[in-house]
Amino acid sequence: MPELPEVQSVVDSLLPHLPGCTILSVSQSRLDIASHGAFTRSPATGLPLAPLLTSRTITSLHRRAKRIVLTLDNHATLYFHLGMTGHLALNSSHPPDQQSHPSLPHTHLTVILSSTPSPHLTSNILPLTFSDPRRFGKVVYLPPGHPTDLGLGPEPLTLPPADFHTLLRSSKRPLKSALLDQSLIAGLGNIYVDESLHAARLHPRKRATTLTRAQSSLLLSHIQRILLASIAANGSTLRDYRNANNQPGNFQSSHQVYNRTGIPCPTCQTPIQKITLAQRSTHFCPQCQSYRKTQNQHSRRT
DNA sequence: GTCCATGTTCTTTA
DNA sequence: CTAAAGAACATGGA
Repeated sequence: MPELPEVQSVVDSLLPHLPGCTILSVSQSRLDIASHGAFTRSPATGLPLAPLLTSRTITSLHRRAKRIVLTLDNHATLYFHLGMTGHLALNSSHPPDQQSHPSLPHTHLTVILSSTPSPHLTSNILPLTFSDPRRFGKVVYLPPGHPTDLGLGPEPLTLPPADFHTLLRSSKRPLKSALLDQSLIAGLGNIYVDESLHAARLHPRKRATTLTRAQSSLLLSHIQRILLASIAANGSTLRDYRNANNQPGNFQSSHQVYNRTGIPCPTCQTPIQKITLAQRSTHFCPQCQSYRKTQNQHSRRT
């Protein structure tokens, strides 16, 4: 579901509503969707969020990589990571008196918000729900002062070209693997890596370290152009993705290679090819995205 | 039943 | 030692 543009679209759809809201109540049907301090899953203990969130006010909201970050009035932060099928939904039309509302399947968390600090002025009550069928998503509570950015690489939209080139030079891995590595550069996923490599006419197996300064600069400019265009189109909806108002994205119609196996490349009409790389399906045009120079073919598997 | 899926972490292998 | 590859997580749709 969520790469950088989709997560940004969720944040954009939440921004008019959340800041300034007070959390009236929290109902959590699974403890193990939430954890304290880290995204690691090994503890698997789970965390009850209600005591930490109730009566707090949301002061601000932003995106970091593929995470949605809520800041609370006590300077604690709440991270939402959507995984593959996670969905944050605002339901402003939800009747506040309907306590018998059957929770949809896979709704693991409902946060009841009030747009006014006092719960007695019952004017604007809105529920924020987190649902996630596959449960790859996570909610992480970070207490005030807790370090937030552990292990995440820089944001692609604000990364200077020279820094991007340095990052790529440090990795002998295929471009596809390197660009998916969130500790190297944070926010890209399978769709936008495939689309960006096609736009830059680079083979996904080409080693990151072999890019010239001109090639890496071109690649970064395509990454940024595609991310911005997708944000403007509210992201890509392949199947499940919806923003917090349940609206799908529109950028999937602009995809050139992703999920288009066998369809002619828009540039050269060669059928798009699909291979598996870094355990992910990888779509590319064998004509436009050839190795060309600096081909180190001897490093092919035994 | 099989295969596949917008993601990430942990374990095993090289 | 590092880095790559594989497995695992959980559910649903084609």
